[in-house]
Amino acid sequence: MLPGPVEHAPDRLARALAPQLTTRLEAMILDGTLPPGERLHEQALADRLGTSRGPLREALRALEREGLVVSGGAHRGMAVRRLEAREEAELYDARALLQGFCCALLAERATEDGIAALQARVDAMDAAIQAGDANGYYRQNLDFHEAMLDLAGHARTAALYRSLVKESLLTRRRTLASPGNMRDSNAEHRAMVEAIRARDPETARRLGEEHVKGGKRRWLGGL
Amino acid sequence: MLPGPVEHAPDRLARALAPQLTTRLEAMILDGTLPPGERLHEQALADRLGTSRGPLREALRALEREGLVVSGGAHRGMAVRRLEAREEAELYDARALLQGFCCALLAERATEDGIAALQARVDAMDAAIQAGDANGYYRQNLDFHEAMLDLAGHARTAALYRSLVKESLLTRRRTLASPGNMRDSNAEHRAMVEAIRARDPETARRLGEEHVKGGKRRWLGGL
DNA sequence: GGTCAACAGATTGTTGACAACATGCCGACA
DNA sequence: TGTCGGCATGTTGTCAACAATCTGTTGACC
Repeated sequence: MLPGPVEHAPDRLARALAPQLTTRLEAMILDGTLPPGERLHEQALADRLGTSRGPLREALRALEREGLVVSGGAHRGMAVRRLEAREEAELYDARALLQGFCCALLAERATEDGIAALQARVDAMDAAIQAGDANGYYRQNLDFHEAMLDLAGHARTAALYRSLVKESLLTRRRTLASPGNMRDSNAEHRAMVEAIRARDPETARRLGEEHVKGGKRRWLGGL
Repeated sequence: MLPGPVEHAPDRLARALAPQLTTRLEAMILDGTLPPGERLHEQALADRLGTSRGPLREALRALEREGLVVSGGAHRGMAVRRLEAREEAELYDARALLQGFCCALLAERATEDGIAALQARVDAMDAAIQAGDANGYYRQNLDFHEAMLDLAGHARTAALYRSLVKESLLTRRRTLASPGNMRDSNAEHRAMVEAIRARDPETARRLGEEHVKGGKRRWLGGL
């Protein structure tokens, strides 16, 4: 102890403000605090987040590259991106492709333990459906897909997939929230894991692609 | 005419400094002016580019999200990213996936005129090979792939593909420069266009994937 | 009544200065 | 002689003020 620099939390990550702001703004956009089309006023946002315009601008520009905000050009301000139907459809296409690839990789590389963990998550989702716990299902669904990305061991694919999901959450309609949709979706999960356990890459790929395309159909149905 | 606001070039794009800097830095990184591992000193770079640190920092952070530079953490500076072999291999995998998808789309959607244009580019590349014009081949190869992306009409796939190519250019070995490699590569191009003209999406997809995987093999061979 | 031009206000773009932190060096001590 | 603690330097992080530009409004003129 003694004097010392007041060791107020070691803060090993000690990130600068801009990256923190990027994360916070991302969360505000994805949870609807900043809805699509919302104008992003630099001074107002800086005040709101307790910082100045410098770091805030850096964060905004990072989000621009990420596809969450768009700039209208010089002196014309930024706004939360509003996805058009075509763009959203394309996101599903790209995600389907990556999901298929991920499943094929898993069929080739996944450890038995990893497959068992995936299976457990599918069972847990079934339980959530039975209990009518739509929120729990939603979270576990994200976890399930996250676990697949981890197990596949392909960092680039995982990063691409995550960024696509982030973008698609810009207009997050909870199309999965209906019990029927949840049941369909989890049946697809089960089939995917089945193919992975059978070490059948081609079937796993097809089912992975179909799963996301199924999501696209459910989205189109609820449009 | 008359007075008017001096219409000194409409400058319709009138971009701000930061986006311009992003482009310029990107070019400097990709053409080797700023080699991988190079430390990016903010003040020095700002002076060199004739601006101040503010816009430069915004540009650097954008490039960070793009995967061209890495930050060592707060107060530790940025540097041009150095790709590890594994990362480079993963880039090939992801590109293969997208190229295959793109070819499948083309087999389904491409206009006859578009296909003819692709064919013309393949012929032009053959001519460049015959002439021993490696530089010309290199440029036309980029153009050929760019034309495929345009014709496929899938903006998201195109954007992903371009960003992957950009990253892979971080360590650009001209593996294609050998006449044998160029010949192999262009034979693959020809087969791809053939499958597209035949309106055979599955074959086109397979050949597209194989083409990039062929590039990966050629890269591994010259490692 | 409609259109165009000038103006006022507000917002973004840019800059330079100040503060906080990491790195490397030097000297003291075991 | 090797290692540790403190210090000096340089670099990044942050901020507030200034300049340039866009937008909406008002008024005049056709």
